[in-house]
Amino acid sequence: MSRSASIKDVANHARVAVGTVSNVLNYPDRVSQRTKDRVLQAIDELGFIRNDAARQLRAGHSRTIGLIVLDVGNPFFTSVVRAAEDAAALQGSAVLLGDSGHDASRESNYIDLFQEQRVQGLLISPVGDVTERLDQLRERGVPTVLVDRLADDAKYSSVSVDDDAGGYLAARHLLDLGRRRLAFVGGPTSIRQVADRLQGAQRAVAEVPGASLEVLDSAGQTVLAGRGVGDQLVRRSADELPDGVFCANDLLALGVMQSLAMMHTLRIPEDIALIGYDDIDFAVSAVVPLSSIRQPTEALGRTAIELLAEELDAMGPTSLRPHHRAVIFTPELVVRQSTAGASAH
Amino acid sequence: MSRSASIKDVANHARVAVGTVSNVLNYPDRVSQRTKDRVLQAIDELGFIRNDAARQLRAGHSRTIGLIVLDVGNPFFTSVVRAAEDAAALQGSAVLLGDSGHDASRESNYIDLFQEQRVQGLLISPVGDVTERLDQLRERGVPTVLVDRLADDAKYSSVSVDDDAGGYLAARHLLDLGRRRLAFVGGPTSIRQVADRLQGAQRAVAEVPGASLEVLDSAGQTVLAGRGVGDQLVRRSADELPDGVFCANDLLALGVMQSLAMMHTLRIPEDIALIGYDDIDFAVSAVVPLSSIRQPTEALGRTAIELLAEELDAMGPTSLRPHHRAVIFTPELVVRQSTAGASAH
DNA sequence: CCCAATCTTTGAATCGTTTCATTGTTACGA
DNA sequence: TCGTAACAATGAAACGATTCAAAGATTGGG
Repeated sequence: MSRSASIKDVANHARVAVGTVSNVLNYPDRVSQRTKDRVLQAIDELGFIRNDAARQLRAGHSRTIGLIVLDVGNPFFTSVVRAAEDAAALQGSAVLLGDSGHDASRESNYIDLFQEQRVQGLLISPVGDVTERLDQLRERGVPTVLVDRLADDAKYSSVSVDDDAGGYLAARHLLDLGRRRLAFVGGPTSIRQVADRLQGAQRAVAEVPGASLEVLDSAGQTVLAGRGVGDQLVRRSADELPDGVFCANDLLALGVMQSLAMMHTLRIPEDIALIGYDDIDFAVSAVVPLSSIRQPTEALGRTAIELLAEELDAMGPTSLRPHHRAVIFTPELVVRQSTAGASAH
Repeated sequence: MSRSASIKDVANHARVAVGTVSNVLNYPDRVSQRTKDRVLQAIDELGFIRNDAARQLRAGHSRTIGLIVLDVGNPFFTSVVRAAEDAAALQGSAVLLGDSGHDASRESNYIDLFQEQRVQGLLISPVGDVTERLDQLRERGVPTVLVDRLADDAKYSSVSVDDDAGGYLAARHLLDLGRRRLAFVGGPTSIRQVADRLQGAQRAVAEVPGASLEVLDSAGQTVLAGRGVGDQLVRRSADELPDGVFCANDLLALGVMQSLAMMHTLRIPEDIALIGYDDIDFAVSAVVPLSSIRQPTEALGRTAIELLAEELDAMGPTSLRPHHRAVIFTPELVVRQSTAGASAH
């Protein structure tokens, strides 16, 4: 258990000054080939590894970016995280990942931690009201980019997905198939995502004369909640049935599908075309592969890093020039068997 | 964008020495109440936040623990991560999370990063052959605990789950229900987990006279692969059918279930009792809620942190005393409807 | 009122790196 | 051969927290 070698040890070993070793590491062009070789060999022989703490201390900031997500278990965020990590790696930064688990105090702890670590910047899907903390961070030169959340005002950059457009896309798809009696299945509309998706669907329906949209409230956003709604549907008489169902997420859609499949009185997609939202892994391997709306998670993660980089650039010389952008992505329709084939009836 | 306040600023503002501020932060008992109040007020007024880089530099090590998992999207690891984070927080450490995504080069990058960050220790589910790196780390006083992987030799501590016991548990459960013609569905037995689970199942079957175990090879570990196996089963004649099926993971089991449900010629659990492995979220919300084997992920994460703490303690005074433990957890049977009720036939 | 013991506070030294003003070296044209 | 660019290498200072020996303040017993 030998003390780790320092730059000074390397310098001694290679018979050069510490500054030279530092130059080899940071500005190789400033050093002659001969010296460089000698230093690199010494580094190798001693197994020298930069002490990031010291480097950071001197530099005043780290090469890390903090990222706080609501739930790493959620495939949406998993994908965002991975894209952000890759994008950050390209520009030479590393991502410190924090999982708030929808818990405001965990979130706050991570902000504390990242602040102590002097991260370059912060990407966050906020749980609680963190605007005060974020203002404080910005004041200290640590910019923030909101992820999957439109900035309330123009105070921050943000990346998000247009849920209204997604809802429109889903409903429009059902309408294009010739379906006219649509139903929307979704949890409490107090959840913004749900409300926006519904609104988009309503917009699409309003464009088509003779089309209607019924709203079926589900008790939550789970497979079981979906099955509850599906059980209600199968009890209806034929003339009360929708011919196209749009669920606010894939879990609900899978639940609805289970109900219908179990009763096997109604066929998907012939009697009822079904579409979900999120395009989770299970969508493709459902009994009837589920059509869905896919969110561009990779683009979200990548862009978040880019916006952060922009903010960092903008902060350099002229202080505090507000230079924020809100990038809104449009989701994508994925057609599978649950809405496939010919038009209705 | 004011430069962040340092401990010296706080000292000036509170009219005390820097050492006193440090004491307030680290050894509050050594400081009189009056001074403490004054310092705390100054900290508050200036919005002082510790610079972790400086602290680390002086201390020679950080308060962070590196954790590298194979796939953060996998619920197994998600749960381990969360437990580890919580356990670490209790002892005042933070976890830096890295996702290797089964990629040896990503894994290596994370080891580099963590080494530069001078993490206290490392928890890792290795992809590639990292023993050399880990040896090097240990030599520098950074202990490692292997996660979900039994240490090859006694060189490292490790936490893992006994897959053989899990397989035994599953098969034993089917046998206890009175089933005698069992089938095991699993991907290539080159995967250690699959092989171990099969071996455990065979052990259980061997204990019961008249019981048999057929091995059905699946093309992978997915829902679709499971459906492939299920489709084969439903084509069999009644006297060739197993009455109990144990799948090497829940995805396979869900696929088998889909097949049987779609054909609705065979009932679960009456005709075939079905059990999976992992107890993923979807198990409970399957058409027929799926029995499964649950791995004690929280205990894994918590224990990994504990073992790391033990190693750190052991390294203090007497150098290099090898003090490694391999903790093996036993998984747990979760009975749901897919194996519920009376015994067979 | 003095002394010793105890409790507080002080501030210089330290950790390992980067920075940068200086000094040292080399090469080349005059 | 000299002067001067251009290039290399040097090493002290700085970053911000912690440590610890030493100085200073307070207390209580005699």
